[in-house]
Amino acid sequence: MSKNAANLAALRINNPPATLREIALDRMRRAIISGLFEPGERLVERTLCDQLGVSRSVIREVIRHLEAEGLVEMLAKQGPIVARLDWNDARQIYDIRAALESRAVADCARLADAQVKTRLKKALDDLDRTSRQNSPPGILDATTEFYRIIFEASGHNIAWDIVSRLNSRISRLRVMTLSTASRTVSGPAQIREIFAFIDKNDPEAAAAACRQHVTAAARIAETLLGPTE
Amino acid sequence: MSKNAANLAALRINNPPATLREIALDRMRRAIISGLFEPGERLVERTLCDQLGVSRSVIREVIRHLEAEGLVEMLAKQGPIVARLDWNDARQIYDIRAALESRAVADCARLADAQVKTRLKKALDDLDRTSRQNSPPGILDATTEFYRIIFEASGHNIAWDIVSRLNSRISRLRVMTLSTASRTVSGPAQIREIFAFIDKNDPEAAAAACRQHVTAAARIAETLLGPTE
DNA sequence: AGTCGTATGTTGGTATACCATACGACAGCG
DNA sequence: CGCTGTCGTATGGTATACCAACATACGACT
Repeated sequence: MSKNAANLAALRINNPPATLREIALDRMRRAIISGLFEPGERLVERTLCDQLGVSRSVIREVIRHLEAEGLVEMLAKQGPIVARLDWNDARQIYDIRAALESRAVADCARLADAQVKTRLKKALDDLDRTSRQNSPPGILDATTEFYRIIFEASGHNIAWDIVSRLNSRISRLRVMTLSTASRTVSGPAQIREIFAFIDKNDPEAAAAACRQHVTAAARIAETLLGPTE
Repeated sequence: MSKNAANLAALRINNPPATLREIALDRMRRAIISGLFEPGERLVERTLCDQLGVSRSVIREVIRHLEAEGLVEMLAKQGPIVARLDWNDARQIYDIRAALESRAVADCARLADAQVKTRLKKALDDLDRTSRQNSPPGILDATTEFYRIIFEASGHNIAWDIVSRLNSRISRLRVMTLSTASRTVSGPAQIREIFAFIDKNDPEAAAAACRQHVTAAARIAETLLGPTE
């Protein structure tokens, strides 16, 4: 019967909702995260219409969404700009990440079964590979995937939403910190340590390793962004 | 010079930005939080246009914003509905709150000066008053103000954004837990305890009291919402 | 050289139209 | 009587045109 239910569930056709708006949202978000639009740059609605090939309605709704996500700021009577990031904000973001990620990691270490560990191992291997190739975007993807699995396995989906959103706000910073970290020894070593403690189902140690990893990233970010921006 | 800057800042005329959209956003948010629109209820765009007296564009942009805030869900091919909340989500939200609020409280206890303490004391008095009057919305406002001061004083403005957003998602739950808590003894006593430790500038104890307060609220919420909804 | 008006560009806001889809009612058929 | 197919309506998704308010830059005038 359970098998039957699974089959029936597999039957379900789920169209990619893929409304124009969601595509545009995704493109815009990527454009901002990747730095194609620079922080502080004005986002002129009608220009974006041309660039994305959609109407103003769509653009405006997308901007509303990005505004709520914190990627876009509204200047009164001047319209939207790409959100700027100062060290004070970045510092807080790393602090929140340390809190949420370490909790997720701890719960993951409590709950992780063989399947989760296998998936984490695979993400770790990807990280090693991209790290050896010194490919910052690849490192970032692999690291993100590693944490995605952790949050999913620990059932912290809301925290994952928050962390994802925060990460997109410090995306440029992350690319730089990760490539810096990979050049120094620390890079994947810290992630591997987190994995090791999850593998041993040791929540406390895993959480501590995670906190250490995030604060290390924050320290690198601080030298890059500087407390006096 | 710092005084000069403060004076200059005070000079600034800040128009209530009060674009129609922001007014509509505020109204809609309140309507959802207050329960005027029930969870799962469909939000028909053209109906909302009539009810708020604005055009569809405005409504749609507001819905985008609320969607990003997590107050509204989009059903594919069926349009927006008021977000539903199950215990699994609520549990996570309380967990995240415990993490972020306790950190803010600890930092507040580290940094609090006389002025902050005075403001906190005032919020606490408001809480006592509304609590004696057994006015759940008043209690909620006073509690919110208490925490707002804490986050502001500790410089955790990003965490405050997150917590505010999370709180609006569990607003109905909060009203119920707070009124329940006020009926039992625990109500303002726990908040008072947090204040006491901040007053003594004891970060660890304040954070512990805060965690206790949130988990107590979560326990009440659990009995109300039930893990099997 | 400095000041003032104006022209232009941009946003906020609104109305309207069109299309695709989902859903329900209704009619026709077995 | 029940099933099925068709059609109309409600709704969301998208595009477009228009207007008012405002900011900024530029140029003319004093």
